[in-house]
Amino acid sequence: MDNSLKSLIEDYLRESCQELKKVGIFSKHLPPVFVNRPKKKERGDLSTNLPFSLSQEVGKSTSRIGRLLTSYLEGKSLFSRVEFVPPGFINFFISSAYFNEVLKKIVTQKEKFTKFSYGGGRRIQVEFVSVNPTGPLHVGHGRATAFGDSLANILSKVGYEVEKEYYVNDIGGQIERLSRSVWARLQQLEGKEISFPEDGYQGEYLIDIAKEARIKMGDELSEAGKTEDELISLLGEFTVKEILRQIKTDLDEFGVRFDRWFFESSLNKEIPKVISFMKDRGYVYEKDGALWFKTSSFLPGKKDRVLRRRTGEYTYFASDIAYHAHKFGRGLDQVIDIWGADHIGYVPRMKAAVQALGYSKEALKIIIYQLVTLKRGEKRVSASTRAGKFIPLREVLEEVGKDAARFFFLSRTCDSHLDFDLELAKKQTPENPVFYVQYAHARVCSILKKAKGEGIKLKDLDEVRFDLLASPEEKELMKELALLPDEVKEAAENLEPHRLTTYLMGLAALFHQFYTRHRVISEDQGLTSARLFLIKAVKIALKDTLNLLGITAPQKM
RNA sequence: GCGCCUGUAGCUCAGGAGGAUAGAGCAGCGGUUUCCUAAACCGCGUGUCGCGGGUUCGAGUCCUGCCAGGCGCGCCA
Repeated sequence: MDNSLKSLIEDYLRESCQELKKVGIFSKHLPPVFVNRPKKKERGDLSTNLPFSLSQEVGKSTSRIGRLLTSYLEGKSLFSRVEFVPPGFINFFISSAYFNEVLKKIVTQKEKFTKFSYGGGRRIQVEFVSVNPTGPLHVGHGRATAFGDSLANILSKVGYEVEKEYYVNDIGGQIERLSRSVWARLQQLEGKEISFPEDGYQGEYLIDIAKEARIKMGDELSEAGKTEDELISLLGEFTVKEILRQIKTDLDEFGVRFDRWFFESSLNKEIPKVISFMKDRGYVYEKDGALWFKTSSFLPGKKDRVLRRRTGEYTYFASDIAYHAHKFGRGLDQVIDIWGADHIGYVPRMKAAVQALGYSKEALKIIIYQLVTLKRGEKRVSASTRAGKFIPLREVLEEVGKDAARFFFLSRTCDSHLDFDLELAKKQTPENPVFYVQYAHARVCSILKKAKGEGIKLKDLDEVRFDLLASPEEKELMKELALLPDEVKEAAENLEPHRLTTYLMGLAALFHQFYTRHRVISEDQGLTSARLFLIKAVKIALKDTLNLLGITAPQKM
């Protein structure tokens, strides 16, 4: 619905810049026009520093430009007041009429209030989690999971056609190690002496899987005529399937559902094709019996990378290139990969590969999230899947719940390290910010329920006296609501879901403040009606935003 | 050694296309409930925005050097 208040004002500002031409002030390049929220209320609902940037561009006085712009804007009914403030700010005070319109829009458009068309239906893929099927999801993966899922929701909200994908590395060295590890566990269960593979996965979950395997595939495993290697390979397949099943269960509990699970093994035939394509373009050569990708064509001074080993096996990099070729081959306009910080060194070569495939390096966006440090009080917990010393995501979900976990993961930028203190997460439960926000929603529901119980009928929108909502608390609430579409849009543009958790805290705080100072249901029918619509709008905004983050909005708590 | 990320209140962190007096949550202290949920509200305080230079009318934000922490630098995945 494109209900961006900031864009509306920015458009007015651009128009006004055209007006400036009439008095001989113009520039070829209009500087970027931005409207922001001032820190202080006295400075208006929104403000711009355009006079600064414009005066630099055209070489005229800041205050002259500011005053002229202000005079053009003053006539707009959107504003109750526009003021130029030296040295170069213009402050906008939004008219109550606009805020009243916003309430009507929210109540009628509901979750479509924050919908935008600017994605234009372009196809965008978010690939995330993609954890190797060698062990269960641990708490560190929770961050990527919450992030990717919310990002997908947000992008879809602003008009992209979004697809969520999980890439499964179901072949290769780590799967062999996994298979041998389960095999060893199985032998141990049989009471046989066998040395555990040195590079094996020691996690105890493999013992459970070995037990499962013994029950479910007993016959297959005891069949004569099969070599040990064949048996190990069969066992490996079973194990991967089982671990994937567990991962899916965990994701399900975390509220995440993927549109597609893409298996590395399905790329078998694609890899040679893709490599030969790149070879035709001059980016692949042979040396020392191996096949190399000319990373250096795109990254001067960097090492070239092996695609096919001397042994004839393809590297992980090769299948990753084939995978990305496959992605773009499906007609995606934009691909977003979400990787952990331990893959940082891999980014440049992947982007180089995308270019070698003939796509712009902008077509692939790689978001790196910093790793999660696990703590139990003072003690650091290592999060290595191989050693098996990880805290499963499932355990955290059981302790703090899906909503709190998601909120916690999403309240920080992915650029910053995340300290996840399990003790704190447990202890914090009642004071966790997520409850603050959810409580606001539950409170609204409770009032609406009471109103319904008292037989208060909601008036038609056109009859509601929104002008009665004149207290500071009500105005602040309306302003916050009016800016929600901009928040969603900015979260999408910057790929930063965490902006919405910040917004939610603010909106909930304003509601709680309003609640303690004003009664919604009162003798005054006109006021009651107006306030009921106000809180209804608050409810819609809270719920819609929580949904984007994958957090539930409870009716009561 | 090189690359990327981080360093903001006691703690965990927002604020990064430069802007007007730097914020929130938690923790601490004190107060608020005949009334729609006190999981709430109100009040009280602290910051050399890691350190040093630079660009600018203006820097937490941009550039640069340094310090500290994290991650990564394989014919592993």
